[in-house]
Amino acid sequence: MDKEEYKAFFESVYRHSLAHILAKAVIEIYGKENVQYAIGPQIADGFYYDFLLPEGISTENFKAIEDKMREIIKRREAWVCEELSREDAKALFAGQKFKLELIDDLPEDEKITIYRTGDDFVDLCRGPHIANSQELMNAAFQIRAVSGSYWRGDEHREQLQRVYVYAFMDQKALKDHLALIKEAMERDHKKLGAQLDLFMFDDTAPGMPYWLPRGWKMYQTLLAYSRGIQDKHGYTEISAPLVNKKKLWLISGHWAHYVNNMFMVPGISGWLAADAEIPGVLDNLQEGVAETATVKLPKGSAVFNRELDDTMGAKPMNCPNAMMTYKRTVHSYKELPIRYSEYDVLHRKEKSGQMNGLFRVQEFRQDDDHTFVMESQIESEIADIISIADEIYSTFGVTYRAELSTRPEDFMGDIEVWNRAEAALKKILDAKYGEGGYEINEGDGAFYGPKIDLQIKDALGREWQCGTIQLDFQLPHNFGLTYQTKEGGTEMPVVIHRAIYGSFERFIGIIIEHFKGAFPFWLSPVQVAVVPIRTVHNDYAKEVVDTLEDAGIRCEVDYADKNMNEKIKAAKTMKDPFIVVVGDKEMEERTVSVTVRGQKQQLHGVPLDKFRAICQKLVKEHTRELEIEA
RNA sequence: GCUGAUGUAGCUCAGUCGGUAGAGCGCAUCCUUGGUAAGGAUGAGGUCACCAGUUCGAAUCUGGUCAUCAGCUCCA
Repeated sequence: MDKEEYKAFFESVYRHSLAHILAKAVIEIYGKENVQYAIGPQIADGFYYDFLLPEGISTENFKAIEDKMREIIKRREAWVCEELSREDAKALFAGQKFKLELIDDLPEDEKITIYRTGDDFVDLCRGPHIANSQELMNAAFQIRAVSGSYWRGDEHREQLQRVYVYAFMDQKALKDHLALIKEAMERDHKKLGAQLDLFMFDDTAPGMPYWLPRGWKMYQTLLAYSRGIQDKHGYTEISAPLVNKKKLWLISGHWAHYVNNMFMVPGISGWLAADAEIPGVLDNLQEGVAETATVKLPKGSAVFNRELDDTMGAKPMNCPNAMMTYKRTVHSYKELPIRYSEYDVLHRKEKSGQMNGLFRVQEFRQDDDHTFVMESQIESEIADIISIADEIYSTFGVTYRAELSTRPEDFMGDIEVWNRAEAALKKILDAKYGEGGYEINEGDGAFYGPKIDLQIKDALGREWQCGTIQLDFQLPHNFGLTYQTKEGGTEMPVVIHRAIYGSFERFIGIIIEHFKGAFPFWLSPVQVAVVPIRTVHNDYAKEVVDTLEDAGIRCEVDYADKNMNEKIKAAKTMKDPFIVVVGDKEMEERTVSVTVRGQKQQLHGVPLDKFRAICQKLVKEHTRELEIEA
C-alpha cells in the first residue's frame, strides 16, 4: 500500500466509524425507541446516515448532535466485531425494520457481522472499523446539511432524514475542504450570472431564463460556433412548429409517456363552462393507480378538456417534427445520411423543486440533430459525431467520459437489430477509447434504442451529462419512415438523436462555473473595454472602437466625463478580457495600452492595427488563454 | 412531488420584546479633469414575495399560496 492508498484507507475507516458515532448520538438524543436507523455510507467528502425520526432535525439541532458525537468519542469505548447467524442478527435488530430488510436481502452465503460501540450501540456492518473510539479524537467533522431521501432511492417508499457530515482525518483537511466548497460557491453560475449581467429569472416565468444583452451575445456565439462546425459535417438546419396538435404526440408516443411534462394549449372547443360537473376525473395524474371521482368546478373557474383533438402541446423534444420533415417526401438510399439539426425552443414542465438555475430549466434549446441512416451507416456516423464532440469539448478545455447504455428489459423492436447496433457502438467506443476505456450500463438504454452519454468534467472535477447519442428504432416505425433501397424495395431508416452541448442553458451554466466567469476571448460577451482618459480622447476612442468592431470584435466604451478609474473598475468587474486605455500618448502614436485580464502589467504602445490582428486571431482560433505579445 | 431552509431598496445584508424601515455598494445631481479595481458632497429609491388570520397595532406571531436554495427522486 503506498502513502496515498494508506491515507485513503484510513479516511474510509474513519468516516465509516464516524457514521456509527453519528447514529449512536442520534439514538441517545432522540431515544432508542424513537429512532429507525437505516444506512450510513461514506461519500467523497465525509459520510451520511439515514434515519426515520418522530420529528425533523433542523439546523438548530446540528450543534447538539456534534457535541454529543464528541462526547461519545471521549468515552474511549471499545469497538467489537461479532459474526452472527441470520436468526441471531434478526433477533438483535428486532424492531429496526430497515436493518431487518437489509439482513433479508443479504445473499445466503454472506457472513453477517455486527459492530458494537460500547455496550449500548450496535450496527449491522461489514467493517472494517477502528478498535477504540479514542482513535477518532483528532478526526475533524462538521454536519453539512440534513435533507430528505427515499429509502433505497425509491420515491414510493419511506422518506428518511439524511444527515450529511463533512469528515476528514484532521482539522487542516476539513479546513481545506471548506475552502474548496467556498470556491465552488463563488463559481456558482446563479451568482455570476447576475454579477456579469448574463441572465435573470422572474417569478412570473419559473425555470425560464431571460437572456440579457451580455448573456445573449454569448448564447449567439455558442450557436454560431455549433453551426459552423455542423455545416462542415454536412448538417442541414431546420426549424419547426413549437406547438403541435395532440395527434402528433399520439403518433410519437409522447402523449402516452410524456404528457405530464408538457405545457398544454387548450383548443377552442376544449373549454368547459363554469359550474360544470365532470365525472370520471382521475384523482392522481402521476400514476396509473388513480381512482376516478366526480368533480364540480368552483364558480368563476373554467377548465379545459385535454383529451380533445384540438388540444395542442408545446414541444418538449424536436424529434416528432424532424420525423415529419423527413416524411414529407420519398427518400432514396443515395440521400442518406440526412442530418436535420434544430435549435428550436423546447418546453418541459418540471415538478416543483426540480429547477436549479440554468442546470435545470423549463424552457431551453438544444444543439439537437436527427440523422436518418441505413443500418450499415451507424458506425461511421457515430464516429463522426464523436469527432465533433472531441472538437467542441476540447475548445472549452473540458475532458469527458463516455458511457454506453444497452438494451433494457422492456425494449422494442427487433432483437437482431439491437445486437448489431450495440456491436457497432462498442466497436466505435473500443477504437476510440480502448476496451474498458468507457463505462457500460447494462440494460440502461432507452426502450427505443441503445445510447452513448458523454459526461464532461469541469474545472472543479464535477461531472455533468451534456452530450448524448441515441439510436432510435421506434420513432421511424411510429411515423412509418422508409427509404428506397438499391434493390428497389423499401427499408426503414434508423434515427440517431444527438446533442453535444446538450442544452445551451445547462452548458452555459457549466462553462460559467468552469471559467469562473472569465471566458475565453472568442466567447466573452464583451471582448474589449475601451477607456478614454479624458473626454478629449473620445474621438480617438471612437476610432479604436470602430476599427475593432469592423473586425467583428465586441467592444464596450464609456465616453462619460468621469474618472478613468471608475471605468476600469467597471470593466474589471465584468471580467472583460482586454481593457484598452487611450490618452494623449496613444492618440498621438495611434496605439493602445492594453490591460490583460488576470495580469497586473499593462502593455503600452501596441499599434492599433496589431491589436486588431491579435483580437482576430484569438477569435479565429478559439484560444482559451489571453495570449498577447507586446 | 418529498425533506429542510430562505424571501426586507437594483445588489449584498442589518432590523432586539409586535409599536409605521436601516447600512454599504449601485443610481441621480453637483464638485473634482484624471495614466490602470472604489475622489468628495447632496439626493432619490421600500405594498418588508403574495393572500388571509390573531392583535388597538404585524416586516416580526399563525395558516395558506408563490418563488428560490441544499438535497432526494426524475432529467438536457
